[in-house]
Amino acid sequence: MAEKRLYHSVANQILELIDSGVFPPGSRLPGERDLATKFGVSRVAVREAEIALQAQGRLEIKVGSGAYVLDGSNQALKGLPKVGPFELTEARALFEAESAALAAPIITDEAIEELEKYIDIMSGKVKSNISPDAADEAFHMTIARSTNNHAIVFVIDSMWKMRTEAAQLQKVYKSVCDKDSSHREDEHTAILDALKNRDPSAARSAMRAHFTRMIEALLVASEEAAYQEVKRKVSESRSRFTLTQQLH
Amino acid sequence: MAEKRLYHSVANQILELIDSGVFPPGSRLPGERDLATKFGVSRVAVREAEIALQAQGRLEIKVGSGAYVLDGSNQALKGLPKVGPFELTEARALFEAESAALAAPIITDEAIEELEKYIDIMSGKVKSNISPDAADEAFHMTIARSTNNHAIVFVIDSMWKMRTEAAQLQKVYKSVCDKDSSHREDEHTAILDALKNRDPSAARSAMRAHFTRMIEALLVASEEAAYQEVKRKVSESRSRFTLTQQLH
DNA sequence: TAAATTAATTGGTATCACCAATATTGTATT
DNA sequence: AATACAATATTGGTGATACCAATTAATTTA
Repeated sequence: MAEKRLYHSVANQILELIDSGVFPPGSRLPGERDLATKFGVSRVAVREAEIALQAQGRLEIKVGSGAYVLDGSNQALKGLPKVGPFELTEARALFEAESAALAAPIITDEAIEELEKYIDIMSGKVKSNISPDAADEAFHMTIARSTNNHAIVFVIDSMWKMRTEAAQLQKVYKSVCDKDSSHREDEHTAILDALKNRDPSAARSAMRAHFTRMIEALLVASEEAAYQEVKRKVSESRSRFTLTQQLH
Repeated sequence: MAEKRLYHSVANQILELIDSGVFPPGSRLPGERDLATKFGVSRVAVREAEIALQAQGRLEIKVGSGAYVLDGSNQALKGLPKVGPFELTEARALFEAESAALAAPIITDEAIEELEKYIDIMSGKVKSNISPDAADEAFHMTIARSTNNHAIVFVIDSMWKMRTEAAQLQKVYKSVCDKDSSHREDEHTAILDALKNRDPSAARSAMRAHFTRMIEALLVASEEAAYQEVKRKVSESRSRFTLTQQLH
């Protein structure tokens, strides 16, 4: 723990406190002066440490208020934009369809076997330490890799990471992801069949259909969510009305 | 240039000096005290700026020696994979074609005007502070933005950054990028026409044709490069053979 | 009760002083 | 003259203090 520069050591001590849960994400760190005395260093060292941590995206420093711990869960996804479920699914529909079409003529038998395995895992026919969701990702990534094109792999991998982030934030997306397993199996099987036949346009169509159905599910879910929201607001205002009446 | 915190401003000033070539990669920055008086700030501000730049990987600070400029050429592209010219162009062909098709029905008249402007700049008909290469990028990015899909914008932007990196590393790619302006104008005009007509499939075809021609140019260029390489090796081994004979 | 004022806290910056690591210079030795 | 060594200057590292500005909490006031 003996770093070259003092602020390195201080920064690591702060990170330890954060990771050990003493300062959970969103919480406020003690003032610079407090930390300085606590660590037995000068205020400058603490400042430099916090500046370094801020540059790493682990802290947010608010003037006159304090230093706040940022949620480190999104560390891996920084650099990726935050996109809504619809545009993301639309983009995936386009790109993954082309990915499948490109992979179809050159996909290997080994990759085909892999895809079958993932379908079985998703359907629950085969139990595995791989979660159905992870199998879903592996299914799509295997197809992407079968294009033998690193740029395509990168793009589709990025999209999946965005999806993970979006699912964390938006309940609508999450609800769709959770219970779309009904159609998912058939659609994946259709994609697989097209790939088995080495038919590019069939693969493209099957993949597009997969995402098109997902977009429709999203639409239904978001309408449902909007309806629930309206209902909530109505009941809220009604109870407020009752309260007002009681006050009189 | 008025940042929230002083060291931000100082860091940006330092970056400007670096990017403008005053402090090329590998060179040593003036001492903290010199920079402080030069920028009219305290030494602390300079220190904090240098620490932030170090955290960003732009500087290396050696105790007792000075702050040295790191090669920032790969800074913006970190996180992006290094892909070959062929696979990159192939991926761009697929994705940008879909981007154009998606944009076609909904592109605005303002965007169309922008595209015309960029074509003029590329052809040299209009002189601008925008380089032809930058205009090329702006042309494609404007189309991407016209999809109203942030995920697509991100993807195509990433591809362009990869292209920049690839062009720096591979002379083959660079040579093609330099002198493909001959067909470029016609192809861009074809894309623009399709967009003007709000014709998705025509836009897709035109964009695909654009990249397909580029791939063919790449093929020719790489064959040429391979031929030159063979010629070089032959002449090298021949001279070595001559040398060996002389030794006997 | 609500708005306005005041006071306390917090980060931001400047300045000075001193230490430690490094680089430069000068000197002495060979 | 060339090299080795020591003195010196320069550079970054750290600490301490004071003061400013933004924010927040407490208090006062209407």
